Amino acid sequence: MPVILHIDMDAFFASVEVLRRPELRGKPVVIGGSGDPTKRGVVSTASYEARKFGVHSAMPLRTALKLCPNCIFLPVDYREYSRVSAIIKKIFLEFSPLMEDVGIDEAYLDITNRPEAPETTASFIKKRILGATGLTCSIGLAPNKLLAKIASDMNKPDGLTVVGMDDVARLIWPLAARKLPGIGPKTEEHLKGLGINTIGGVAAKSIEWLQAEFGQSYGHYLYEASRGIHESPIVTSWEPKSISREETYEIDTANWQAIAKTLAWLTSEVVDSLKDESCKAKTVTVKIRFEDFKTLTRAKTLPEESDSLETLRRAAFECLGRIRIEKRVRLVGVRLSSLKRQE
DNA sequence: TCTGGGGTCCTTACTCTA
DNA sequence: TCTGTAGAGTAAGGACCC
Repeated sequence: MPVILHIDMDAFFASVEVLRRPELRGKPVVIGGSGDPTKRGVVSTASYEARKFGVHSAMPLRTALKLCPNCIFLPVDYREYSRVSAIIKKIFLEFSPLMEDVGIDEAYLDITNRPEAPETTASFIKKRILGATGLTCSIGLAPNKLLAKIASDMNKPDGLTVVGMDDVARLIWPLAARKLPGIGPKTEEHLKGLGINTIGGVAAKSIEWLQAEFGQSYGHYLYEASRGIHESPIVTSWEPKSISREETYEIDTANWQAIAKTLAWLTSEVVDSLKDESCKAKTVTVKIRFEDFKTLTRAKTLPEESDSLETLRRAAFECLGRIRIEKRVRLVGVRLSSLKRQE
């Protein structure tokens, strides 16, 4: 049986800010957007003190300000978080080469081949991270990635939770359906409409029923995942599949010149990233989100891959030309996909 | 009244070609 | 030659993740 850890840093962005500014310790801190809660943006991370006011990730900053006028709002500083993240990832690799990077503040680690007891390895990792960075993390220990992920969330912050296949009915089934990775707000509502509120409620259904309700592929996933069954391997290397940039206006605009200027700028940004990755792209997609949040995309696939700003910008403008701007626009985006790495 | 940005993957529809 | 279809590629939208 494999031994998998899911390691998740506690309130990562907020905790890194507290390290830099110790006077923030114990205070409600909210990281998001430009750091100005009167402007457009959402919460990336709220400290545990801020969460007591009901502030949570993905919430509009303006809502967070209403809930917690005394919260300290700070801008997102990806460079600093990436620097700390690199230190943490290096520590993981001291314990196993089988590390799957899943975002700036979490990773899976396959420690099946460690000589000591798995709980001991997990404790060592927590101590190493705390010693090297001053930060705490929560770890889930399980026979697969899915259960490890659910487990790491069960005793936050600074937790260590072990879940075996024998524990699924007792520990996992009582949890809200939403706690199962892959069940988001839409599926949660769909399930509630069917009278299903917990992971156990999903597990009580037959595979035929789930597939009829949610489709072949997703129904199959729900059937297995709700039983703690998951056989996806640790993926240690990753190639980008698409590169995108988008921008939301502070004030919605119907000015075509302004939209065109934004599109040209975003395209040059995204082509810079493409070149940084030594890639060429074959498909260009333009995204327009209107003031009512209705979102349209138009795509153009080129005869062959390109990294020429001129070529990709022309394709982007061709896509924009296929969108009728009849309402004010709040967001413009450009995505490059069908990428090919240069030799 | 609000609802970011950067990704992945899936479904469905359509078109072209063997 | 005609017709039907399988499959690939493309396009658009949506759900989900951090």
